[in-house]
Amino acid sequence: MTDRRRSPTDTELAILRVLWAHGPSTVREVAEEMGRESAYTTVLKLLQIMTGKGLVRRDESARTHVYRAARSERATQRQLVRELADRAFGGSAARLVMQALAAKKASPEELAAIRELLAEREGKREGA
Amino acid sequence: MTDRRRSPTDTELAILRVLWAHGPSTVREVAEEMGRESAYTTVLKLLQIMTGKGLVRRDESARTHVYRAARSERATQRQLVRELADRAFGGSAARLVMQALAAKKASPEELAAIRELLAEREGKREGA
DNA sequence: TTCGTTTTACGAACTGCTTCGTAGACTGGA
DNA sequence: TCCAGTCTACGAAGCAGTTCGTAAAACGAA
Repeated sequence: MTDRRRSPTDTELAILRVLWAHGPSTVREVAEEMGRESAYTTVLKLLQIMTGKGLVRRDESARTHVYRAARSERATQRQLVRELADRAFGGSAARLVMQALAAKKASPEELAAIRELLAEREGKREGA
Repeated sequence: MTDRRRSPTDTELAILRVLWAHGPSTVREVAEEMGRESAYTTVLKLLQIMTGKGLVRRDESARTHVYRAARSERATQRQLVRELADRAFGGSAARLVMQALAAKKASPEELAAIRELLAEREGKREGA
């Protein structure tokens, strides 16, 4: 069974980015990090909702709660990619990859990394 | 200036997929194609809204209007990929590609196609 | 012309996301 | 103790997307 959870929204993703970058954080830290874009209580509310959804976990042992992302950045990225592939590429990640390569320039280093990953993957597939 | 238009929503994308696959279509054709999931008037309303947003164009010369996608499937896919790269991959399409390769299995043919595209791209970049 | 069918237009309800004000609990220092 | 500051909880408002019922216009056949 695949992951049937709905992917995080834009705002939720913005908060998750902070948590991934900074590790477990308080509401204040997250709010601060997000600049003056959102009021403190907005961030608080979001984090409460995200706790309900299981997107973040909350340590309530101290008065000031500490939040951390429930899933890793990689896992979330994978989910998002899978979702986009389903929504717009007929489920084909390969076609998505090709559009991604066309959509933005990648540095030579990045291209090399991709090439390497690709080789590794083809190796696996062909087996012995 | 990059494309600042908001990307199509899930439902809008579902309709666009029909238009891309079938070419210019009437409301009835689209509704039929989408199965019994949405009532006729729902599809109609969506198409009207999408017309307002510029996602589709409408030929009103006959009584039964004919809709067609305003942008190509490729262009839309590219926009979606760019958007996802920005939202969740720090703007790096390359990192997105790597997750995409990890997220879903690709057939050997697809892998070969990617490899080819990659070679072509690296060639371009290295120039003379 | 008349009537059933098809079509467009519109509006209203519902949902989920986002925002933030306000209230109340807790804390530490004067 | 009392107060200023900090924190969580909650509710309400606003907005966008989605759904569909109803009405009205256009059409074609009898």
